[in-house]
Amino acid sequence: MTPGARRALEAAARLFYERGIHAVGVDLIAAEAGVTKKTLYDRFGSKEQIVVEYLADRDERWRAFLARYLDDARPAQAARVQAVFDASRAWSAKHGSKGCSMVNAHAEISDPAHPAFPIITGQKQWMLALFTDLAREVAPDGADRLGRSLMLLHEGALVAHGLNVFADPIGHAGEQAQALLATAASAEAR
Amino acid sequence: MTPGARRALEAAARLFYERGIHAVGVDLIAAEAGVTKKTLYDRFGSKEQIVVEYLADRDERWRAFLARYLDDARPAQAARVQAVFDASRAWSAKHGSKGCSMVNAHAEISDPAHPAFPIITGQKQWMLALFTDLAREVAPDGADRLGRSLMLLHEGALVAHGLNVFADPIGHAGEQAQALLATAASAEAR
DNA sequence: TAGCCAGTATACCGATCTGTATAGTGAGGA
DNA sequence: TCCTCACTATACAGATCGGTATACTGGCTA
Repeated sequence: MTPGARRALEAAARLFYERGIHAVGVDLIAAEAGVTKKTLYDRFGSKEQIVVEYLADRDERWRAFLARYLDDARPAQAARVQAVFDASRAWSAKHGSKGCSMVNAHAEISDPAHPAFPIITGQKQWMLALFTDLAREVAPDGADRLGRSLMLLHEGALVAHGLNVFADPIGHAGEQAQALLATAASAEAR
Repeated sequence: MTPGARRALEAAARLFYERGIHAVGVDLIAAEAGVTKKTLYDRFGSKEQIVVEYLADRDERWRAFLARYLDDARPAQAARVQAVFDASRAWSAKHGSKGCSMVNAHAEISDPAHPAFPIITGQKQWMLALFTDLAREVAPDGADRLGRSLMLLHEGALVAHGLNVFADPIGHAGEQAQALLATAASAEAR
C-alpha cells in the first residue's frame, strides 16, 4: 500500500468511526489525508471499496491486538476469557468509545449483498467461535451454551460502553463472565 | 398529528430503520408516504425533527408494548424479567431484525448536542433502571450489579439478533437471565 | 358565503454527493 | 536518458442532498 493510500485509509477509518459512513464524503477523506480524490480513486476505485478495506483492516488489527492478550494469559482458559474483556477495554480506550465499528457499520449497510457484509458477520462468527472454544475446556458439555452467554455479555458490554449507560461495563462483563465460568465448571464437576 | 404527517412519520420510521438515517432523503420519505415535501416541512420543519420524532415515537411505543408484557407477568419479579425478553423477541419479530433502533441511530449521530441524543441515552438509562428495579426484590443487596448484568445480556441479545450471530439469542439471554436471578436469590438467602 | 387548513403539484435554490477528466510534477530504476 | 509510478491541481459531470417558493384544490367550520 502506497503512503498516500495508507494515509487515506487511516483518515477514512477515523472519520467513518467517529461520524458514520454515510456522513463522510470522499472529499473530506481526501482533505483529511492530504491527498487528492484522484489518488483515492486510483488506489481504491470506489468509496465502497474504502469502506470494505476499513472494516477488513479493523478486523485484522483487532484479532492481532487480541492475540497478544490471549497469549499472555495462557494457559488457564478462565484467564484467557478474562483476557478478551481486558483487550476490549484497552482497545476501546485507544480507539474511542463509540462502540463496535462492525455493529455501527451494520446499522448503515442494509444490503446483504454489500461486499462489507461478510466481513461484519464473519467477525461476529469468529468471536462466537472463540468464546465457544475457550468455554470447551472449562465445560465441555455446555460449551455451546456457555460460549453464547459469554458472547452476549461481551456484545452487551460494547454497546453499554458506547452509549455510556453505566461506568466500566466491560469490566463488569468480565467479572460476570468469570462467575459464569465458575458456575459452569462446578456444574460439570458434579 | 394530521393524516399526512402520520403517514410521513410511519414511512420515515420504516426507511430509517431499514436503510439508516443518513441514507434516506426527504424526497424518498415524501414519495413513500404519498405526500409532498411541502407537507413534510409544514409539519416537521426539518429532517432533524423527523429523526427526533421517529426515535421518540419508537421509545414511547416500546414502553407501551413492554408495559403489557410486564403487567401480564405480575407479580413474580422473575417472571417480569422474563417478560422483558419475551417482549423484545415479539417486538423484533414484528418490527424487523436489524437490532436496536436506538443503537443504530447512535451509530449515525456523532454530535452529543444533537436533539436526538438524550432520547437515545434516556432509553438505555430507563432500561437499566427497569432491570435494576426488577432485580431489587429478588436480591436487594446486589440489585445494582444484577440489574447491570441483565442489561448487558439484553443489549447483547439485541445485537446478536440483528447480526444473526446464532439462532434465538433473545431466548438464550432470557434463560441466562433466569439462571442469574436464581443464583443471586440463593446467594442473598445465605 | 367566507376563511382557514391540510394537502397537492411543480419548480427551483445552493450545496454536496460519487466519480471522471485533463494536465503536470518529482523521484527512482533500467 | 527514458519510462514508470505516486502524486498534485483543477475542473467538471450528473445526481441527490436539505430546504423554499408559488399556485392551486377540497373540505370543514364560523
